[in-house]
Amino acid sequence: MDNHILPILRQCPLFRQIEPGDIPSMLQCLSAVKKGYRKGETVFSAGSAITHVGIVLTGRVHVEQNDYWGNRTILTQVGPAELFGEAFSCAGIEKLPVNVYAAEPSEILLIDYRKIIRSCSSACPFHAKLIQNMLWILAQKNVALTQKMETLTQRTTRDKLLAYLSRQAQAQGSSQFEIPFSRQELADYLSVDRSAMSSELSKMQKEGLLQFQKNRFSLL
Amino acid sequence: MDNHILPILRQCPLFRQIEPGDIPSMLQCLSAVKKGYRKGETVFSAGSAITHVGIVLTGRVHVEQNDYWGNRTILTQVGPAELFGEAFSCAGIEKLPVNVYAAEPSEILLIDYRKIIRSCSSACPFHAKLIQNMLWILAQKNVALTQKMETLTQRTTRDKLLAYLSRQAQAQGSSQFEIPFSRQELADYLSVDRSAMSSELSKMQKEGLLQFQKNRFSLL
DNA sequence: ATTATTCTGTTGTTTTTACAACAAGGAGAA
DNA sequence: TTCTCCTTGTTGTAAAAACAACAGAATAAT
Repeated sequence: MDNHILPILRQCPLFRQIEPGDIPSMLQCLSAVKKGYRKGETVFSAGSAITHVGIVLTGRVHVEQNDYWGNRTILTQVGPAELFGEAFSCAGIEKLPVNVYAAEPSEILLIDYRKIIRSCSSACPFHAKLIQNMLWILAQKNVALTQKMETLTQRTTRDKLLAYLSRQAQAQGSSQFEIPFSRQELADYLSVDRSAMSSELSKMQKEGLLQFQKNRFSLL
Repeated sequence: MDNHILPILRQCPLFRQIEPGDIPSMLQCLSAVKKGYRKGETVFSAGSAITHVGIVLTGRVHVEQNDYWGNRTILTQVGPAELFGEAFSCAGIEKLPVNVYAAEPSEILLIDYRKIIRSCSSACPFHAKLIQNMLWILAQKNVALTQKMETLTQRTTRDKLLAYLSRQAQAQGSSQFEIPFSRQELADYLSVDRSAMSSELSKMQKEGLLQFQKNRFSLL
């Protein structure tokens, strides 16, 4: 396993409060495998069995849902040192209900989920910590989903935008910030029409509510 | 602790794969407390510190979110043997971002969250199982939130209704089923206008898509 | 039984969105 | 550079939702 991934894994919540020096041997124990993906390439596809958890090393992936009628929604974006797929594996879902694909060229670390929650042997002291960390990660995701719901429950496109943008400002600690989505992606994330959203953004800029150039926004 | 609650707790996912006979002593160990609530009474209120997890014994509670502008949204309904509040306690959220109130007269079992995840002593063999169960519960909630998102991302009221109703039918294993919401509650759950929703339901009935009387629906 | 209150359905008006079609700008490839 | 493709903004139209106001039904209270 390359050494350049260790600094990333130290940031990963799965390895929280674990000695960085212990990580390499844990990766062995977990049979972790690194894989590279091109932009747009599928990491997990809907309908398939889910046995692995992914950790983004570089790049970013999107978790998307496609409903009956082919409407696509971006559920979450996952960036470096973050996990994806853990909820579905842990809940024992047999068929994955979502697609995961690389939003840009990405390196992903894949870990068999069962190796995380089942002790490899009673002598391995790491698993207790791993499970505790997994508990925290799942709870955090839960809270994040609840927060996303706050934007989705807004009735108008404008209110959805404001809810999303003000959360981004809060999360990045500044009224100036960059968003990790293109316009189409943002529309898919907020479940609104792209052109209507674009026009609403222009209106809001004219009204002096905010400013933007490309992906850089500032709230006023 | 009354005996009539034991059959309920046996169904509770927190005590999954735990000998029913062991539950009473575990409740002692967890310092579980039973409380009664009248209809509409607050169980947890937004802004307060969250230290306890709730288990519904009888009745049902609603978890609701109130945004800046006073719009109310019902995030989830929690029925007998189900937990609530576990994500926020586990994620270490200091101030609760939601309200929890009894939707009807309810009995709730309150458990200090820290007693669940921290071993009372290394001799207590139950905690490992409790933590495993908590992992599963959090993952399940995650999946449930993802599913709810599928209804919220529908653009039209009709599609939201169809997404919700067909999931209910699926969950209850029959095209005839009862929903646990009044019209106003359902509208708050789906984030739509009540009167528009009511009128849409009537239209759908006229078109032969479904039938309903009070809370009993059947999809056709 | 009677009254009051809540719940549900209905209708009309205004606002907002989705949809479609198009033009300008930018990025990347040949 | 030139060409192509992709992204973004713009505008007009049709569809849908939000809102408001009201009437009848169901429920609870006296």
